[in-house]
Amino acid sequence: MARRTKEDAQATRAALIDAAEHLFQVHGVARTSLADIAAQAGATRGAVYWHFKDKADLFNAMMERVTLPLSQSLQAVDLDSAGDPAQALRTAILAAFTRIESDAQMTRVLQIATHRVELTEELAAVQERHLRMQGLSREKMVAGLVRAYAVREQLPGLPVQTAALGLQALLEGLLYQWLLSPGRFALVSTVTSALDVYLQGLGLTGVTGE
Amino acid sequence: MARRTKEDAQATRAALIDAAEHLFQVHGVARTSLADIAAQAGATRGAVYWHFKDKADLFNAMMERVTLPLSQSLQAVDLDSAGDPAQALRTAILAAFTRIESDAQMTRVLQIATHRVELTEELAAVQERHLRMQGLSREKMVAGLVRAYAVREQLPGLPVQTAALGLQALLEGLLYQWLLSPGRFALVSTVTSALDVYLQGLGLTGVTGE
DNA sequence: TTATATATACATACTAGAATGTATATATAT
DNA sequence: ATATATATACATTCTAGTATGTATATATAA
Repeated sequence: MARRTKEDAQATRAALIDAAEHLFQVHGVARTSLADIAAQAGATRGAVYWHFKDKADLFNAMMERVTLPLSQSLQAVDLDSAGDPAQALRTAILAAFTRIESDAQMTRVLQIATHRVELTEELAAVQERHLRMQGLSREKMVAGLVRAYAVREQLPGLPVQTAALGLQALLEGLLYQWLLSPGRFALVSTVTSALDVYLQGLGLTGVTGE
Repeated sequence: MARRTKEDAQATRAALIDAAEHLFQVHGVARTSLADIAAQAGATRGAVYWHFKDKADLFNAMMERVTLPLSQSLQAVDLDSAGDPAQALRTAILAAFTRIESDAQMTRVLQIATHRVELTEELAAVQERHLRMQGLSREKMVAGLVRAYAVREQLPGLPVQTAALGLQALLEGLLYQWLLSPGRFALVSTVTSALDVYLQGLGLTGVTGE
């Protein structure tokens, strides 16, 4: 073959990432060779090396194709609008998990990121990005909790930083467990229950006076 | 060199596992070669292949050298003894995390198991063992929660299965986060706070009438 | 409008290195 | 003397990386 149109090239690139996703999910990142990926995509290693520097670069591209739902959903929350900030957080969180549970590609990529890849030096960039996103999420949670207590004219029973860390851990923990074998339990409904328990424990139950 | 005494051989075996632990932690399991491990242990690949079938076998041996603290601690709980079952669970959980935070080898192995290995076919045994241990833990949690509600003559606000799953996720999530960069926060104190929030949310606060 | 030049999007072939597994040599407890 | 606990040597298999070939899209000049 030879030179194709720009759309063709983008299709090839997408096919390569698709192939990588499927193979990474089954065999893990380390045990998947670039030849495997090319073959699965109906191409050769030439195409891989044209579009990507190496496997780490391909992995990064795969990760960047999906926007991490929880971070994204939380960033979109407007805490200044009317209503209960705790409810706003709750809604955003459930939206993110609904997305995760229903989007097969999202599930695949998250599964790879949590259970099918080894965090080593050359993937440091991925890990840093992940930590950065998590940091942003936690900040948003902290801000939401602070306002939620303010709205209730109530004092938190523990540092909000700690409360937010616990909340984040609860969510990531449920996701982690679910990704071990999706289908073992229903994600969104379980997250709903656990989240409500946790919010209840924080004293952030629904604002009654509204 | 050649045949050494049985103690010497066991020392070699231990040194190989020690070396593997350190190298796995830094470079990940896939990128650590058996030659690396042998060299780090001051031996050669001959010793590795004498003691272990292959890298997966060595990995298994490494995992089996540590007993997973949470499962172990929970199994030891006697729910039939007097006192609050919820407090018994709480105490066992905190004991396990105290162990994890203070034992460097434990931290290392758990970090490898969560962030430095890809769950693929040849490590299926490890994964199954992990799932089995988790299942036992969850059963114990369920039993504890059931009794805790019974003691209080109180009905759970949600299925205890779900409550236990959330509890487990909270704990695993905190561990997961902490292992990403131990030292970022204090493990035991954070677990204590988050656990108390969750138990509070379940309505399982301290039994007042005792 | 068409001929030509060049960049693009791959495929193919080659090389070197690493890692595994295995066979064998060797030294020494027992 | 023999089984055991290694070291060493070797064959094989992957895999990455790179160099090169090539057909065609696209731009440009005449």
